Amino acid sequence: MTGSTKTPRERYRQQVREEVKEKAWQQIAGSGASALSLNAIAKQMGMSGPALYRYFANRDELITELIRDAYRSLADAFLAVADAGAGADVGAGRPALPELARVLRRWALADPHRYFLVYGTPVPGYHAPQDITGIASEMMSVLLDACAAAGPEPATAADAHAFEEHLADHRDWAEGHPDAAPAALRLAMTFWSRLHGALSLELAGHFTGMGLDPALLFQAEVDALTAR
Amino acid sequence: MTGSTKTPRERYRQQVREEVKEKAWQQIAGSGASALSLNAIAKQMGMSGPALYRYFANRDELITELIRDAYRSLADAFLAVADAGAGADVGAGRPALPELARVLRRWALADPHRYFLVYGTPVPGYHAPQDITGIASEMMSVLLDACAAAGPEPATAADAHAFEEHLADHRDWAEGHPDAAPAALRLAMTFWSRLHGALSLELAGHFTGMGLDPALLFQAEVDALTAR
DNA sequence: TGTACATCAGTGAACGCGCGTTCACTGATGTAC
DNA sequence: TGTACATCAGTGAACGCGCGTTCACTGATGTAC
Repeated sequence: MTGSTKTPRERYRQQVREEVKEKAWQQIAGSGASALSLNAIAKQMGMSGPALYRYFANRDELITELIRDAYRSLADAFLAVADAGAGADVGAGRPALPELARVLRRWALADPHRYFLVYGTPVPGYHAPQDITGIASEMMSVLLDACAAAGPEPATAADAHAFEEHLADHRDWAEGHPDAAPAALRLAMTFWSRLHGALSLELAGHFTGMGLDPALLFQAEVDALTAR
Repeated sequence: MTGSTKTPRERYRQQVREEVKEKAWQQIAGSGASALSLNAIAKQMGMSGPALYRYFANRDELITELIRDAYRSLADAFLAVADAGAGADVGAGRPALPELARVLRRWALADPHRYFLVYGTPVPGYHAPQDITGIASEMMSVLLDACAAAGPEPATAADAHAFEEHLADHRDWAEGHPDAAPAALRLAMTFWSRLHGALSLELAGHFTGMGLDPALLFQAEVDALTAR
């Protein structure tokens, strides 16, 4: 960070930008991301509508920033696990899968709208800028470390083999892990896919009408992923 | 159905309602569900805006109808499998899980926006009317039949046991199956959760940037669910 | 330390737009005798 | 079969609203000599 050499004006600018984003999240929580309105945010901050154009070029730039922050916060949570796991954890300083699962669920529950902004219904016509996919691959990297530490898993089913072969041939997404075992790649994708399944059903409220405790399904899935 | 005694006017009414919904889906496909506009639909149909109020009380009623139709079409697809499975399938006329999985994925891919309207980011402040949850439980019923036919599955992990005990105590959602084995209930929820995980990641486009074939992940998950 | 200038935050008016929804009305379609 | 009436589809004008965004402008904050 070059933050120490910030002029007061720059500091103030950043402060206002943060407040705008804060109000934006509140608004998203209330009426969904598609109803996000610059004018409404400005009014809530006690300013005039056009004032926000000093801080964001337009509505799209604000939304992009929100998505970037959402990715960033999840990636940071994962990286924190990786750093903390450098101590007495499984493997040589590698994070444990159950801990990553816990962190993922905690992050999702802390702000469901943030979760959906990242993993929910895609905004039509919106394409994430490249740096965001970079953040996503930071997360993947931590997950892949954990999967490698979890050791090879017996792939019993035939289609699991087929998927592993495909992964062995298409591993560009696992940058930084060129020699990861196909079983580890598969474990990472399975982790991702299954936990998002449980989380998105939970956060969309599909369990509440059923009277089920989503935490138990989630935990059972985590267990199925790590038990062998 | 009392459809045979329809007057021409009633027939025409229904025809126009269908056309409105058709255009509504097209519009959702283009700009998302939240951008659905009655005026725009009317214009596309060559009518004036207020004309649509002859057919739908307001915008919310139209959206509800779309959601209901979406649920209905998936439930019908499941029921069709159940009916067809009355022949040479596994168990006594019970549908096979892999076939249900295939049908689910085909349904989702046929119209991703329809999928997201049902399983995607919930519309803030919207609560589905009761008859829709009834349709959802029709699907669940077919799935539970298939899970019962699949036979008991060994629950290896401890948390799987905990989840099964919870399911044994909270089985209101499985109406019509009061004596289903806890393992069958768990299989149904796992089926639902895992396949929606794979599908929602696929349909949201999270795999396209990775260069992965979502069909293979999906198939591997189906295999993991049915192999024992 | 004081003055002259440049930078920048924020305002208020305005533009054009599309939205959901209401209302009074016209004209066509169906119904009853 | 023909006439009188009721029903209903669709129109056009209107209301009030909020949106994103532009523009010319004021006033405060920082910078240079």
